[in-house]
Amino acid sequence: MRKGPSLAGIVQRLEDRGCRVTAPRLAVLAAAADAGDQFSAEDVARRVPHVGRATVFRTLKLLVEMDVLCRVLLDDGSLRYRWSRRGHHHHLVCTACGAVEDFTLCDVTELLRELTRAINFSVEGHWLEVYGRCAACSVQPVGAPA
Amino acid sequence: MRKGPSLAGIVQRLEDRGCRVTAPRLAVLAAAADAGDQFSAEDVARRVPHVGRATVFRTLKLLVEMDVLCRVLLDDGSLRYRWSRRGHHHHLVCTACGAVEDFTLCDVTELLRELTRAINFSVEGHWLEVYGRCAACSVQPVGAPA
DNA sequence: ATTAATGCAAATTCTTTGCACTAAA
DNA sequence: TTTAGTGCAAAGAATTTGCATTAAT
Repeated sequence: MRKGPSLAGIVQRLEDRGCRVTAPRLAVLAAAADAGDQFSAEDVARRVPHVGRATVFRTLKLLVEMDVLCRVLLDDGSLRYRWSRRGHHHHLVCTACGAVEDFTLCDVTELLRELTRAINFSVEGHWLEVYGRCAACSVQPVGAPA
Repeated sequence: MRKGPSLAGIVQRLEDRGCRVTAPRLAVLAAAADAGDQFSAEDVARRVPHVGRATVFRTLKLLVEMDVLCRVLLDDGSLRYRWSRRGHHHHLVCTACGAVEDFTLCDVTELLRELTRAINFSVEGHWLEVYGRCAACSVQPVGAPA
């Protein structure tokens, strides 16, 4: 289920960062790996009842900073986590079944270059989420419940 | 301060929608008009202490649905409201001073067309926020406090 | 009159904090 | 040892909900 780097790789990055590799962190990592394509902090917390809620949030935040996970903004405004493909990318979010697909094409910064040069705005970053119907859901009238 | 359509225009649209033009709604509208370039629900609520919190949120939601206001996702993940320029557009958010600029160029859907056709994803919408430094803040080392 | 809209206060949801405690290094 | 990391429970924010009440048409 996990799509990111190997556990060993993440552990290595934690150490490089000067972070300790603790049991709760490994548990959160394992829970995230099992939580499916995209998951909420609550989804993770539910899978590790023996780990404190705060630790779950702290660990998720750390993993996002490390670019192990990324955050996805759903159609309804709620936030989810997802294994990051490392590096800048965007999401195609299916509004019918909730599936998320990554894409890296279409460098938006590049596209914005001319525009932002015109008004003298220096782009530091951007956030783009694309909503629609995935292949499966655009065939059937309505996809999964949500 | 307000950049959207005239109050009369909004009232008209409320009526067209079958919504009543009530005193609290007008108060929220006025508060939003005075709240500056972009504001939180709390900013509006503070300006209309005589209007119930729930009504503020209900009204803001209604105004977003009506495309009178739009929502801006700030760099830190917090949500703000802003007068909408009506129709699809995006924001350039200055990470130094917080100023928000609209832009309509660079139709992302168009750019995504080829990509999404390749993987058979039908785009229904997208959300794009661009972060960086506005003209004023890219000159000075650091802009306003926040 | 009707019934949409409101106000209030409680309930939710999601996340962070304070702090004594535990365990990696 | 030392101090990063943890757990708990409480505190917060940002909204939302239930429901009796009010007011716009």
